[in-house]
Amino acid sequence: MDKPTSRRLGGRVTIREVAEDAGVSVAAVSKVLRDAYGVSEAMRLKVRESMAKLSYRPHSAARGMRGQTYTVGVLMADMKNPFFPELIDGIDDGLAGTQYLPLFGIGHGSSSVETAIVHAMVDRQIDGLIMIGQRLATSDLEAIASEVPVVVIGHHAPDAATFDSANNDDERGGALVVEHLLAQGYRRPAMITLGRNDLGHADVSQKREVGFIDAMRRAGFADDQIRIAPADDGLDDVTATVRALLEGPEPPDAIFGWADYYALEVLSAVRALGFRVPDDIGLIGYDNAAPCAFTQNGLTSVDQFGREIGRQATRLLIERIKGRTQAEHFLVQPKVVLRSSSAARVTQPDA
Amino acid sequence: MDKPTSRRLGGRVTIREVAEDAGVSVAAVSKVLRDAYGVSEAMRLKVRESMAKLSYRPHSAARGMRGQTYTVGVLMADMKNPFFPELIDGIDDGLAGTQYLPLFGIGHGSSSVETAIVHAMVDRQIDGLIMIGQRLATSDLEAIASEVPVVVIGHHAPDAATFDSANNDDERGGALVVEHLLAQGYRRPAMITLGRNDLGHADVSQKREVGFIDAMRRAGFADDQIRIAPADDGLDDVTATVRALLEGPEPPDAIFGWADYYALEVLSAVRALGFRVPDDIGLIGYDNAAPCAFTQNGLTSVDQFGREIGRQATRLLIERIKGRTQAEHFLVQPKVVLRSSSAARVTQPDA
DNA sequence: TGTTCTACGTGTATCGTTCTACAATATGCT
DNA sequence: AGCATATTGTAGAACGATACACGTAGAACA
Repeated sequence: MDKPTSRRLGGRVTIREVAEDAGVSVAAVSKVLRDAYGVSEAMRLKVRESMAKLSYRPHSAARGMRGQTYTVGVLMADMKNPFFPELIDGIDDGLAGTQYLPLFGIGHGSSSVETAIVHAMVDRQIDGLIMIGQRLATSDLEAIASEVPVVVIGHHAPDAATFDSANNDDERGGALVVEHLLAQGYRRPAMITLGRNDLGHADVSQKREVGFIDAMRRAGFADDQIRIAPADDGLDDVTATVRALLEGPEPPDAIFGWADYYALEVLSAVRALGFRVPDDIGLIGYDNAAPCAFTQNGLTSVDQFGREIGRQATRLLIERIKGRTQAEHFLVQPKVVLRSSSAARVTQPDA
Repeated sequence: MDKPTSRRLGGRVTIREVAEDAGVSVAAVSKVLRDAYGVSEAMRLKVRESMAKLSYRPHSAARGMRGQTYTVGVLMADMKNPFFPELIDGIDDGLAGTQYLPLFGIGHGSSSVETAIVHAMVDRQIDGLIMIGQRLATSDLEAIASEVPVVVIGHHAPDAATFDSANNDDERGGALVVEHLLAQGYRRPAMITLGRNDLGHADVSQKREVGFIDAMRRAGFADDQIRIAPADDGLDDVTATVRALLEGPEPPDAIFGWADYYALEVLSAVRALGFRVPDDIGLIGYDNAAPCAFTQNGLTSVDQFGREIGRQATRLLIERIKGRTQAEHFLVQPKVVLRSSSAARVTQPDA
């Protein structure tokens, strides 16, 4: 018969051992751990000391059975978008100094995968969920939001009451693109974007389309002069669509790619077809992701201040976790960042 | 007083309710869940039916208290490397058809952040851990490996007994670069890579350096003709180093950037300084990440078959989880993929 | 002195699952 | 028939933390 005091399991230090070492009750240690009410300074110190001495780490799975896990889930639509790291940096900013730690899931642009990941996260008792560019419908989101606090990024739902959102004003951004291109002297802008999907107006790409169309109308273009060409991402599809645009009748003199990762493929296609940027054709993206600044890309883009969006999303989430139930929707105003890809016509007014 | 049979908590269906519905014991349901021994076909069917009917999902946190969570952790060094998505695809391949689900952590290139994330994952009772390009020392790895099955990617430790690894042969890859550049007619290749760090020969960039140096020697270069310039990543540092190389005495006629994400910055710097690629200077990267194929990059690169590496890493991890204790180290042979950035001299033999 | 309040601690049921030990029944072998 | 051995199922104790309901000591006040 062993001493009953030394029965530790699997080498892991438990709250019980800490309590023994500090000479207090298990409940007291738990309180210290959670910064809960009813702990004297002396006790807090004593317990923290024992925890450090034994290098105790709370067992999240066990925590999850009764209380919080101090884990927030972050669902990313995919890994290939160079804009997302900026959002993640913002999320890290927002989490710094808290007990919370982010764990990521990758949706690979499939709503069934996303659903599976969200379920898995909920099953693992995450305390909150940030979804970046997810493909789920608002109704699905509300179902999830009833189980766990949710903040979405890249999905406009200003009327949603059960979850929060953090976004830039994509509709305004779409308009900025038109204003910028016209100011640079371009006369026949076209947009190229993802093929039709069933996301309705929540989807940011569609918001950008709407802004683009409205601004074109305001600038005096007739509806049949406003061109929005669809292409799935990937070099093959984008190249085919770009070729159809540029080698067809009345080719555009500038192209707006709905997002940077996508506009960089457009740039590749344009160059592969033998056109010069910006002399033959202007180009602008959206996000102002890091690679835009590379000399070989020099891509003008609409900055949506991703880091700030990430920060705000995190703030909203933590507020939700702490108990806020009224929805809040954060919106930041985007801004055009000029680079060489759209700088052509500025010196030669009117064609 | 409520019927004691209908006491479900927080809206969640539990194993108890499934058992009740199917008319069997809780233990039996658990067995079905785990595909454990001692369940008749009839019972399996009955239970699965009840689970579907009640749309039961096992509570991972509770599982974690006794058994597995069926979650594997994946620690990525950072988010900005366009090669990693390929590895992730491979990991997804390997996990497809199993019960396991990956959750990701992002280390931001800091070993303290990495340690925190690994701890958090272990505390959450992950069943296994894949580490991609991590910065921890082999000794730290062994400590972690004693708590949980570990497979590393991008870290050579062929003698490690407590964890597995999956890699390409980076030393051979470094040599391939030299052979390729010389075959293309370049005469003064240089390498540019990360600044000194303390990772010793485990680090893949150092393996590539070793291969580069050895191949240069074999080709007849004296040691003082073999140039390896350090630069931290980021356009500023890379540009400064590239300028020093190209505007200094005896400038190289080709540059090997240690990884693609980094070589694309080199390309940006080279162009910003007014040099033409490949005419003035050849360029080659490593990884054969997706953006290499863009026309504006056209970056020759060493393909290390990331998807296969991801697949193998996952296979190794699952084997470990199932009980294998003998270490296994997978190695794939890399291959040069020619693009325009190094195609210059092939038509004009010797300078 | 007695009463009430507040601050600080404790004991212990509980969370949803797994897993060990064992019971009950069926099957195989002499 | 009698006994050993599979096979299939059950009961109930963990697992490690949380949180509720209390207990107690001391201060404040009449």
